[in-house]
Amino acid sequence: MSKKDGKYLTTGEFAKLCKVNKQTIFYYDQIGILSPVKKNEKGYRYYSIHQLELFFVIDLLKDLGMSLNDIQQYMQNKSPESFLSIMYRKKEEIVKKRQEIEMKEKMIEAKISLMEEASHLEFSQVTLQPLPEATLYLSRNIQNISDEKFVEVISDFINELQISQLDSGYPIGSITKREQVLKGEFSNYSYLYIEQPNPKEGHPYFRAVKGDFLIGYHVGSEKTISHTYERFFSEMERLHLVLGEYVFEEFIYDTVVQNDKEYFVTKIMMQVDRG
Amino acid sequence: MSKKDGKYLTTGEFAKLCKVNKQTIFYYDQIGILSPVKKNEKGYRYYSIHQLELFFVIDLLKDLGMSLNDIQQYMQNKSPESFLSIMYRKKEEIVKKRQEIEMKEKMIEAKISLMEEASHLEFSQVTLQPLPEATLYLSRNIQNISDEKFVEVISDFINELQISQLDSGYPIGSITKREQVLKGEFSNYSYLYIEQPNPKEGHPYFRAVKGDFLIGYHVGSEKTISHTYERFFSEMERLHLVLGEYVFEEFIYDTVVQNDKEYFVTKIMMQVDRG
DNA sequence: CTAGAGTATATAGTAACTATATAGTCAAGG
DNA sequence: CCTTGACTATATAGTTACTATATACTCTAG
Repeated sequence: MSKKDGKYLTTGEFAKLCKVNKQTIFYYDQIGILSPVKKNEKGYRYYSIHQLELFFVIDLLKDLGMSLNDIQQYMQNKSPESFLSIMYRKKEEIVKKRQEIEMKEKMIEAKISLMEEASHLEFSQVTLQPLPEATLYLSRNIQNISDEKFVEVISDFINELQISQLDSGYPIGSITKREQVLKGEFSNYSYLYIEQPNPKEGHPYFRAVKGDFLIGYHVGSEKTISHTYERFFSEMERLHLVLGEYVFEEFIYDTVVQNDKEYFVTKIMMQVDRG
Repeated sequence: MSKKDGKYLTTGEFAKLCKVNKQTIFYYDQIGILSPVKKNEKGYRYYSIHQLELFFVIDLLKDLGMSLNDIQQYMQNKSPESFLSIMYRKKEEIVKKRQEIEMKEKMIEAKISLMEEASHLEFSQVTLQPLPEATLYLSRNIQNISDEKFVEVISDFINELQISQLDSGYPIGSITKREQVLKGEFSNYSYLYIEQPNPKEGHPYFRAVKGDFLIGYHVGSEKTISHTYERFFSEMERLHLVLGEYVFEEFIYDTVVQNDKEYFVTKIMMQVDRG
């Protein structure tokens, strides 16, 4: 504090209250977005408490994605009207940002519960379980599709997930039809899907499933998945079951948590009927 | 798409779906956080759909303040366990971030309503109005305080605002006692305050005010505020009122919306009793 | 077989800090 | 009064995570 003149803060004090590096305060002075109210003959800077409020506003705008350049534009040309119009714009942006954060929070929760669940699984077992109804967001049909078309369909699917905020954090799964499974074409999928724990209204591409499933896990890359299907088939025979209409596959451990393909884990849910 | 080998995405396609610049994808390959599953003899990169999920996770982590360096550390050493522990950490962080966003949203709303209100005010008028009870968060006493002590008290006040999330977006105001006002010491404040529209439990320094107030506005810098006080005093006399215990001052237009001090506007709320 | 759209690498530039080096200032204690 | 240590200042270089530009190779469609 300068003795001769009232209630001012030095650069260090000001920076501390702003919770930023002192250099940042110099920098803001340099680029002209926040200059001290006073500068003494030795070049020492002095800030007022009201400038603290200005800093907090700058910080708010910066946080909402405004560049220092744009902030500087405003600072050169302050007015209550333009401030108000910026606030209205930022209000819209922050609402969007809050919604994104809320969605990401849900995504993280989903990942946590998936990983916790996975850590208690016995990957070598195949079990018969009834599955409750679930809502899935499906891609367009991708059976026997050309590579070019595949890219197009996948792009639309992924884009829709992002635009309509359908990425729940659950894995992207695939659906194969009985016919293809019986022919041994385990990777000739008919649809991709993502589960929607809290389905939104107004989306046409949903489909619910419910019924008895043989559930088991394939450890290793997709190329060796036929071995696991064989185990499913013997189990089906042993339990006198017949293959239902669809098989669902979901990655449990994939490239997100494993570098080595040979340790990837795929969950296989095979719809079955009692023969 | 490569023809010879299944369902892969080129760098361009992949970048588009990730909604980032193609260069960013190169960069991620270069620093080793996301390398294509395949690279052909010409050096062309091919990505799988599962790598899209990996990109979304990277983006999520980045969004939550994780540096690419830290992300790379994880990617070199992936495991379900470490992924889970990162998710638990990020879950805490995102909750905090959501709360911050929610507070900032409220701050913006407050600024908007303050500015809208201000734009309809007639700054030249002094009016008698009853004010409802309001909750204020007060600083420690700053009357007749030394400059060093002042900085200390203000620092504590500002820090508490930030730690306890008391910055409602309303202006920081000052309270002057009758005695000082009568002596003409208009800037010898006793407290600083910030209004709390939704007061939190467990904060000791709150104080409610309620009663009749003379309300008017001072246009210009603090140095000339005595002129405006004179107008208040004549108005008080005219209405047969006597000065109450406290006077409240709040900046309506300050350095946030005006560059020229001469156009700053201070709202003065003078507690009065019917003589 | 050529045009144009795509791929690659390499290098430089950007925003918003952040760190480092060098030097001047100031208040408190011996 | 002088020194010490904590502050202030400027100037410059480095950092992160891109982003743009330049140059060259490749692939597909007409």
